Amino acid sequence: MEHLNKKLSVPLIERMGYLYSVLGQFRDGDTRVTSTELGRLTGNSATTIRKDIHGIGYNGSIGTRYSVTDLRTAIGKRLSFTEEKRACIVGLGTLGSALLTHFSTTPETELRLVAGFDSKVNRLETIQTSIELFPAYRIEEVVATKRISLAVIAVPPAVAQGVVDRCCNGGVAGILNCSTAQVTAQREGVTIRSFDLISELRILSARA
Amino acid sequence: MEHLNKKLSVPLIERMGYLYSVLGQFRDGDTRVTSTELGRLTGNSATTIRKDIHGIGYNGSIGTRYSVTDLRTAIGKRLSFTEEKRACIVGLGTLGSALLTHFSTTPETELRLVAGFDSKVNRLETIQTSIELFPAYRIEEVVATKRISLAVIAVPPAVAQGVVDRCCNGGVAGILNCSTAQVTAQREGVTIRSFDLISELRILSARA
DNA sequence: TAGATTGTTAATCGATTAACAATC
DNA sequence: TAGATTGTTAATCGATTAACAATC
Repeated sequence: MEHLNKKLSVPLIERMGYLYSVLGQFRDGDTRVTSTELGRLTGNSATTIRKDIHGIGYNGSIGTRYSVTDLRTAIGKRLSFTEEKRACIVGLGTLGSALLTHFSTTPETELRLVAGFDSKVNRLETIQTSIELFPAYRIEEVVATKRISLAVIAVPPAVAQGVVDRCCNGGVAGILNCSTAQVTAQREGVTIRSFDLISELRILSARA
Repeated sequence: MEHLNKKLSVPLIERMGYLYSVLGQFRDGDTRVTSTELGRLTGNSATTIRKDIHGIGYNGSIGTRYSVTDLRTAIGKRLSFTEEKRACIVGLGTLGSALLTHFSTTPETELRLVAGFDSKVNRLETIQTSIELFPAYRIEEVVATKRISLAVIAVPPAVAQGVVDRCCNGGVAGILNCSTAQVTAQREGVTIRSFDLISELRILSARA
C-alpha cells in the first residue's frame, strides 16, 4: 500500500516496457519463468528484474516462478498499457509522413494514431493515409476534442516551440520532440522527450 | 594528465553534444559566458555544466568566464566531432528512406551519410538521392572499403540481427537500431543504441 | 527434506548537487 | 580591494548489484 502510486523511474519503464513485449511473444501464457530467464531475454540482471517487478507492485510467490500472463497483465496495468492512448503527428514533411506510415502500420499497440497536422493544406491533400489530417491552425481544437494525449513533433526548428505551446493548450500529457530545437513546456505536468537521429548518432560516435 | 582518456558517461555526452550546438549559434565567438548562463541555455544546473566542462578536460580561468570558441573547440575535440565520421543506412522502406532524406538534408554536421542498402534491387532503382545505394549482400564489403563507422538499421525485425552481424564484420563501431527487435553485437567494442518511436511513446505515456 | 527461487535489506557504484576555496 | 566566477572536494541522491532470509 506504499509504492503503488510512486512515480516510476525512466530506466525501469524502459526495461518493463520491453519485458512486456517479450512476454507477449510467449505462445503459452501458462508458462512460468524465472527472473534469471527474464534477465537473459531482456539483457538485464536477475536482481534488476526482481527489483523492477517488485517496483511495479507485482508479487509472485517465492520458489514458484513468475506466471507469464499474470506478470504481463500487471506490467500493462501499472504502465497503463491497458487504456488506449491517442496520439497525433505534427509536421508531415519527409520525416513526419514516414513516421505516420511507420506508426499506422505497426500493430499490437495500445497507442493509436488519430490525427496528422501540417501547415500546408496542399500537402495534406497529397498524402495517402487512413489517418485523419488537419491544417495546423486546428491543433488546439482537434487535440482537445479528440482527447489526444501524445504528440509527435516533426516540424522545422523555427516553429517547434509554437507547436509545442499549442499542443499543451490542447491538453496533451506528453510530447516527443523530433526537431533539433530545444523546446520547453509552459504548462505544468507535460513531459517532453527528445528524439533526434543526429543527436543519437553523435552519442554513438563519441562513445566509439 | 589523468582524466583525458577516461570514458565519458552517456548523460555527459548528451549534455555536451547539445551545448556544442548551442555554442555554435553564438554570432560572436569572442563572447564569454558564465556557467550559469550555459546552464540556463541547455536546461542544466551551473554546477553540472562546470563539472562536465572539467570532465572533458577543458580549463577556463577562475573569475573570467568561458570563451565561446575555445570551449566549443574543446568539446568538439574531446567528443571527436572534428574528425568526420561516415555513416550508412540499412533498409530503405518508408522509415529508412525518410531517414536517408532527413539525414542528407541536415547540414552542419561532422557526420556524413555515404551509403544506403536494401535487399530489394528494384527498390534501389526507384529512390532519388545523391547518396550511393547498394544491394544488401554487399554490406560487409562496402562498410569495410568505405571505412564506415556508424550504421542505422531500419529493417524488419526478423532480419535485424543478421544485418547487425554483417555490419560488425564490416567493421562499424556503432549501430543505431531503429527496428523493434533486440539485437546484440557479437564483436567486442561495438556500441548499440536503440531508437524506436513506439518505445519512446510508451515511456512518455507511462510517465504521464 | 533439499534445491530452487522470490522478496527484501544492505552494500556498492555512479551521477548530481551543495559548498566553498582559489583567483581573476 | 571586493565581487564574480571557476575548480574541486564533500554531501546527497538514486539506481544497480550483492547477499541472504523466507518459503515454495
